[in-house]
Amino acid sequence: MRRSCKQELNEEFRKIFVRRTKINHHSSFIIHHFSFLILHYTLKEGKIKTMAELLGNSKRTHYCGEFTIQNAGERACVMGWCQRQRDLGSLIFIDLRDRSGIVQLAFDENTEKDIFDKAFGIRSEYVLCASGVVRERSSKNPQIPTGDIEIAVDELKVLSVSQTTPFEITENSRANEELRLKHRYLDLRRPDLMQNLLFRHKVAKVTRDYFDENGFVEIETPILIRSTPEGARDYLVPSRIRKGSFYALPQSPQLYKQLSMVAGFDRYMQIARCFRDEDLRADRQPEFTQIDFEMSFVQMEDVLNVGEGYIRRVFKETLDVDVPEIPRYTYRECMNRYGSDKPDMRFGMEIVDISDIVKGCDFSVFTSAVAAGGSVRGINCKGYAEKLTRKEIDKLTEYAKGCGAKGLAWIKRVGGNVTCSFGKFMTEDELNCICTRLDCTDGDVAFIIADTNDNAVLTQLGQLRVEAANRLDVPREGYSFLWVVEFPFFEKDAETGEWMAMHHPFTAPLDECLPYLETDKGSVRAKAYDLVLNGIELSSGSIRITDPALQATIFRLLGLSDEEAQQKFGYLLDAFKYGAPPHGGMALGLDRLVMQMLGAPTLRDVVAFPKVSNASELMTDCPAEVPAQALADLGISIDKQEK
RNA sequence: GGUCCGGUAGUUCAGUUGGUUAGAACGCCAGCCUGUCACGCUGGAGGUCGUGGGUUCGAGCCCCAUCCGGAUCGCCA
Repeated sequence: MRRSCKQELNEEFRKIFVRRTKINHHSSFIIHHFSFLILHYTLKEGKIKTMAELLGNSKRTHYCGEFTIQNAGERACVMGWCQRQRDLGSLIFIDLRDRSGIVQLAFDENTEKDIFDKAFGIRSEYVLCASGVVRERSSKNPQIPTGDIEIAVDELKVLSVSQTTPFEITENSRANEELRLKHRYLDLRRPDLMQNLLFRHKVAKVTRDYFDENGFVEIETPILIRSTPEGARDYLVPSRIRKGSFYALPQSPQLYKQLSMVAGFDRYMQIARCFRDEDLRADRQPEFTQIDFEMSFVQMEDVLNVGEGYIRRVFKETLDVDVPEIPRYTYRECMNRYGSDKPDMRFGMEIVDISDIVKGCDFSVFTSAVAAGGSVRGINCKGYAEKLTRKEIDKLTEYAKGCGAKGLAWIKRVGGNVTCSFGKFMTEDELNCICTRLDCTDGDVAFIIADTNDNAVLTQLGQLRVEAANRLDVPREGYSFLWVVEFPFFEKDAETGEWMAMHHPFTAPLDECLPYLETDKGSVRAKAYDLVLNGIELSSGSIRITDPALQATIFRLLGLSDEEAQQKFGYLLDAFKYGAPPHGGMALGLDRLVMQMLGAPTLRDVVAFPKVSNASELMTDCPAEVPAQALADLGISIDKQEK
């Protein structure tokens, strides 16, 4: 160890290990760690210096990333983490990082010897307090915002030391995500993740500003609520005082916000934490945040305007992006054209119906589908014939089958040749008609799916459309919003065949559909609307039922007896007996919104402390077992036979 | 619950048909170095090859089981 390794070592230490003393590796290793431990101990135990003493009178004057050439000549005091120390011999540079960015600290052996010796011992992620004069650099670095200046340090304090981190704290880290999640506090130091979370804060701030300016009141609804086993699985919390009873964590503040309307708050909003005990996905966490709002004395139009105004505002203020007027599509149109109720409209490949062309052809797969009331439809991958080799087509066929398709027919036109998986069953005329309808010309590949169930054809093609776009790397730029309106009110459960509420049972049917409630459930549409961004459902909402008689009818049609309805939602039904204003609202997924705005591949990149796919949190290793006494207090026993 | 992919040094990875002492880069430690900024040069330390079992004269490699992580389907009104 040629120079004193750690700045906090006392003079005895420094006399022994003066600069350029030759000692072997083993003892240098011990000394390094010994000095590390001393420093660690003194900092931790406060035996020698308390944090207040360490900081002393030092007051931060700037964040690291704030400096420009304008600051040259000023005195500055910065605090942060050592990103990297570069030792050039008698010149040392340290990149100091805080949440705002990086500034270079400069140390010169010939001007500040003591400070220089301290700088020598600085390692990555040490926490420093550095003061000095800001000066213009002799060789500038255009790659970083503060690259024109550096701080000539004349006072340096080590506030905290750091062991070598398990992974390097750098942008675009390629370290294993599991490792990073175990040390999430280090992962969050990385500028990309740090910036994501700072951006998220900004979105939340703009959100509160917008709703406040529009007369909304933020109301906190309870986290411990009554379980309403509709839709997703509830997280349950046992009650100690009433053993055997459980609270649930809210899947959304739905009923409370409606009751706030009955209470007369007129306009409610909340950035609300919600919980669903379902399996995770890249865009699904068990706890997530919704921008939830509800308005009284309004129609659908009013709610959409507030929602659209919010989107415009937040995109303008945080990304400086102008969102044009958001188009509206009915659910039916989305399904017919894109096979999805959340279509990604940044690319074409729309679904085209060819049932009428093929209903009389010789291909029984097509004719039987049409004859049974189904359909034959296709999409055209325009210009991708080169990329869609036979192998790729086979892969897409496998994918389609995975989606439930019975098969995947295709037509490929390249170099004047037409190859077609079902060509031998078609007359030339029929094939030409199909190609014309699908706009399938040279260089294209069209895919066709037939089924006796029209809806199945649409959803399968919808999924195939997205998969093909992913595989072909179809360019998808910008932010493409749409409102989806006129959702079906009822939806048939695939397993039981019973009618269920597609949105939720408090959603009002369209006025013109009221006459058909009893007679034609399938045709009833709802005052429900979704906001879709780039193929992701960003938000969902509806105008609610406030007429107790209509609500009772809906419950009955959903197979809910008066007793059941009273038991589950009695408090809401009671409330509506005392004067409920017409109201409606919606909820936007804040996590998904931020994820889309940043183009992040996963929700984990915009959530500070996320959970992984088995719903555990790796840093704290939760969920975890609890002491037996805690269970006993709750009157809970665990079935040990679990796998 | 199903399917697929992955687990080798602190990190990211390579590792031939199963064959001597398991390699590289970055990081770490140390030496040299006055303008670096992914500093450079030199040297060094560092491995229960996820875990358990099996096959074999011999396993990082083959087989079985299991754990962990990721993606996806079911699920998510």
